[in-house]
Amino acid sequence: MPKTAKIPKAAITRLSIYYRQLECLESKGCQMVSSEKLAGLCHVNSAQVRKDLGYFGEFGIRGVGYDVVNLLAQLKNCLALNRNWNIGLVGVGRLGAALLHYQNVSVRGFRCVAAFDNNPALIGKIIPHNLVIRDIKDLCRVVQELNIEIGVITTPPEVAQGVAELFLKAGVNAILNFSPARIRVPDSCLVENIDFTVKLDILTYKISHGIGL
Amino acid sequence: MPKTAKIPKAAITRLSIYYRQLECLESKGCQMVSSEKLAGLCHVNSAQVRKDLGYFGEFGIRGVGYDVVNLLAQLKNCLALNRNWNIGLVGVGRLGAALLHYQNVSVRGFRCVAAFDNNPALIGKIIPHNLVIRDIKDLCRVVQELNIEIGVITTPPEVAQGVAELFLKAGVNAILNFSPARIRVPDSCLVENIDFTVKLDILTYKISHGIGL
DNA sequence: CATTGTGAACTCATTCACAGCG
DNA sequence: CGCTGTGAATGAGTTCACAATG
Repeated sequence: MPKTAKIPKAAITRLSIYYRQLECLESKGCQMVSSEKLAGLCHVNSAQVRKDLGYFGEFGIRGVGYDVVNLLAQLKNCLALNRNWNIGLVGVGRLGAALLHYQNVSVRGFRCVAAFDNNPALIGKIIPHNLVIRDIKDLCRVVQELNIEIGVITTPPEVAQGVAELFLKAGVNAILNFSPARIRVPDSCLVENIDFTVKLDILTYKISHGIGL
Repeated sequence: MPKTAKIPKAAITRLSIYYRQLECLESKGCQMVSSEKLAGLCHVNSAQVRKDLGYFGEFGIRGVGYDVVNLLAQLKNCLALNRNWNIGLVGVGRLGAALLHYQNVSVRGFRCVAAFDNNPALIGKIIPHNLVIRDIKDLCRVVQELNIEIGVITTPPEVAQGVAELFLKAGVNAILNFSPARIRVPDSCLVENIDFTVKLDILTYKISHGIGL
């Protein structure tokens, strides 16, 4: 029974990390796991694990721990990974192409069902998994046709905002933005940014301030 | 004068974002910026901007705002971007190759000076910017020769831990990990993870819980 | 009796509100 | 007069510590 307590956003991030570690444990044939053990794998406090899980229900057995398979199933529910999600990607440069290869192969219910670009030299090309690169002009139509709910932006930063607005117009209001530009969208639209230059800056900051010895 | 107050880690992340927006403003010829305006560009509270900057000094002019060029120079110092940083990348798959193209071209003082792989078909190949793909076995020697301080992991998750340990042995203790595996390192080593599957999970969670309308 | 689940204590981060100043 | 800089107030998130329990 999902409680109504406020769930920290960081808890969702951790849930996703737990999920992955559990997959890993399952594939190794591990049947039970304690909060202590899972915490170790994810580099967090064990009370944190228990509290995070506690936001969504009581999944453990006192004195024993958590059943790996069961906990996976529960988390799948919590994170809404128990269904398919159709993704559309804009910007088939090297990064975009890398993601298209990666995503389709694997993972969970995420399926990249369309790729777009504005480069005439690319449009019409077939990429892995029988995907054809489409003209960005067709984005709106294709989004509706294929029921795309998540948009991925892997364009140069100059055009990221424009692409975001296309997605919005098409009714997509969840965006994963790989460009370093900060895109501006209404509150009704979700955005997650993946910006590795920020991560590099964090490293240089910490190195030169002697953090981590 | 750098204060000794505790600086939230999130503040560093924001500093990096301010930096980028300021670069953008500078390139548009904008000379002055208020905390209000910068906050708007970065989607944060203006008091937050002032407080974050306040951790490092007094960079503004009361009643006026911040001089864009000066603030950029100050932040460059804070983030230790006023020097070059040599990077070594392991795993020249599609993602690794995409980063090698991207990084060298651009940005700040980050220079990818070496690329490694264990695939004999790749070793010896020349990639952009006259970089040659080296044998992973030579990592330790090359790290010393080229004075590499930051390691980037773009391998499949199964080998990420092993690569991290190679970096450690070579004396690199700042790692940017693009693999979804959680790597285990001593506290003296800094790790930043870039895991887009986590970001996807966050989106699906929020979509299906009606967050953002 | 080992481990979960959780209120309460604590630590960390953000925002407010206004004094200080160019 | 407007905007910065900052102590004080608020809010959020994490950890502790232990009662509950299979």
